[in-house]
Amino acid sequence: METKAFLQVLRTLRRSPVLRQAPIFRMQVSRSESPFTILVATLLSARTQDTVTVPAVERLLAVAPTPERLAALDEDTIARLIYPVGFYRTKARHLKKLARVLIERHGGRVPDTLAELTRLPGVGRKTANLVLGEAFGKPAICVDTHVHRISNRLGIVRSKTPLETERQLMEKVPPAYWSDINFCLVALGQTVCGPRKPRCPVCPVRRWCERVGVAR
DNA sequence: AAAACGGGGGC
DNA sequence: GCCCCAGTTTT
Repeated sequence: METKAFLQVLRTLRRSPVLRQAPIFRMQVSRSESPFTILVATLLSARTQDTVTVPAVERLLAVAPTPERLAALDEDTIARLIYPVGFYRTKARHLKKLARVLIERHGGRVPDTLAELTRLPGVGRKTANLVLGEAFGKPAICVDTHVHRISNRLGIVRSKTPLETERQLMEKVPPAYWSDINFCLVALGQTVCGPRKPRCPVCPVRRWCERVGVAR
């Protein structure tokens, strides 16, 4: 698939009604605009489906909308609030430490560079890239399982590993569209282009897809 | 039982 | 790069 067709895919997905049925859409409205809440929500979403993550994010942010309020909670309280997201105990530990680090080393603000974000507890390459794109509007790509699978199905890349997918996407897609990739492709993956049985007949971008009807 | 989920950390 | 960690939901 050429770059031009892929940009058509992104534009079409942006306008598609199926996007508003996707859990990730509720994820974006459930958290407020602040970089801190975006960081917290993104950290919670790791290895957990958005349908489970959204209520947990709302419970936690209702009590701890700022680093100061989060730092005031003990680990067990945080763990109870975010249950049952995956790795909830590890995440509770990270969140507790994260609040302290933000206050002590960053003046209570979320840093806006990849290097600084990656140094935060519980924040790796993917989480950092999502925060860069969504909280600060910087060009960044996070290749999760949805983005990896669908990029290959559409034919914009041809790669075995997420890292290789990321390289190829950055090479073929202009930076201005990078942040769009995450939202659009994840939403499509959650609604019609799942890993087992893609629902190609109702797919809004099937006219551009190189593997209509073919799983994996 | 196994796959899947918007991975992270240590080495 | 590789290996280990750790929880729930869906298939």
